Amino acid sequence: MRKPCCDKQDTNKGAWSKQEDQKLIDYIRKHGEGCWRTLPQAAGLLRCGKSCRLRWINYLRPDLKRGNFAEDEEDLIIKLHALLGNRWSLIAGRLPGRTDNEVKNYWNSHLRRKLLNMGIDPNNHRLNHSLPRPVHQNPENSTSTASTSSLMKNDTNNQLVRSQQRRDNDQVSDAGSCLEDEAPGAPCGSTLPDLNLDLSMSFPSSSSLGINKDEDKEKKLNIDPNLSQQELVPSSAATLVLFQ
DNA sequence: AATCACTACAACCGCAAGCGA
DNA sequence: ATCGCTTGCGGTTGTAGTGAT
Repeated sequence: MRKPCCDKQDTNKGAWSKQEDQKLIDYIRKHGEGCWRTLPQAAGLLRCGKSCRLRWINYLRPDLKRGNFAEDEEDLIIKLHALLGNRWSLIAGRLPGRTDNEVKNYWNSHLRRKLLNMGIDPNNHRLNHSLPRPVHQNPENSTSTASTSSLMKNDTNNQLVRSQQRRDNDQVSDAGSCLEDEAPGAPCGSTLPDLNLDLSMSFPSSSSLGINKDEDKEKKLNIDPNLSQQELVPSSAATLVLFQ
């Protein structure tokens, strides 16, 4: 039987208070990110270590960007999701100042719906004929250089999808990358014809992320870590154009 | 003004990987 | 090799805020 991560009856749950935040910030400033399990007691917090870690990583860390996602960031998330599936921490690692939780939330609340609205199955990034067709079916644009971000500015069409979103949510989790979905040897481009997926990736700044694990994963994924962040940021022409 | 429906996002939970003993 | 502990990840839930009716 697994031991609970903390003594539940002695810990606070729910939203963090300003005082709790301050205690955590003060402690980590003084001692750094150490053993999360012992941190709460040492910092005088009635929280479990997991909760402290999450609060710090997702909310209190000083290098967090916060605020709206830029179009470049949206496009990058979509590309990376097509490539990596729901590996949010890896995706977030390519977005300086963004957390996996933030990226995941943004995907589920914005980007997923956006793709659905374009008639793209967000699980596999392929055109789904049972879904609403995209609104921009101008053949001249079908090699579209328009970014997905700019395509769906009009959110009114999303209403139907929104109500469907919750019902769909239990189907989300099998989102695999196209790499996994493809038959062995079949290039990603066979279903993402115009997706100029440069798989080269750079390391995020070591100050902001758990680098070592990312490095390991990148090795497993054969991702070249030596190239700059810029090389991953999609050109507008490289934006997902999934219609054939 | 009250109620309902929906969104956005913070936070929690369970699981599995990683690591040292 | 295995066991137990810690950490990190991804899925899910809870709820405050907002707009529609």
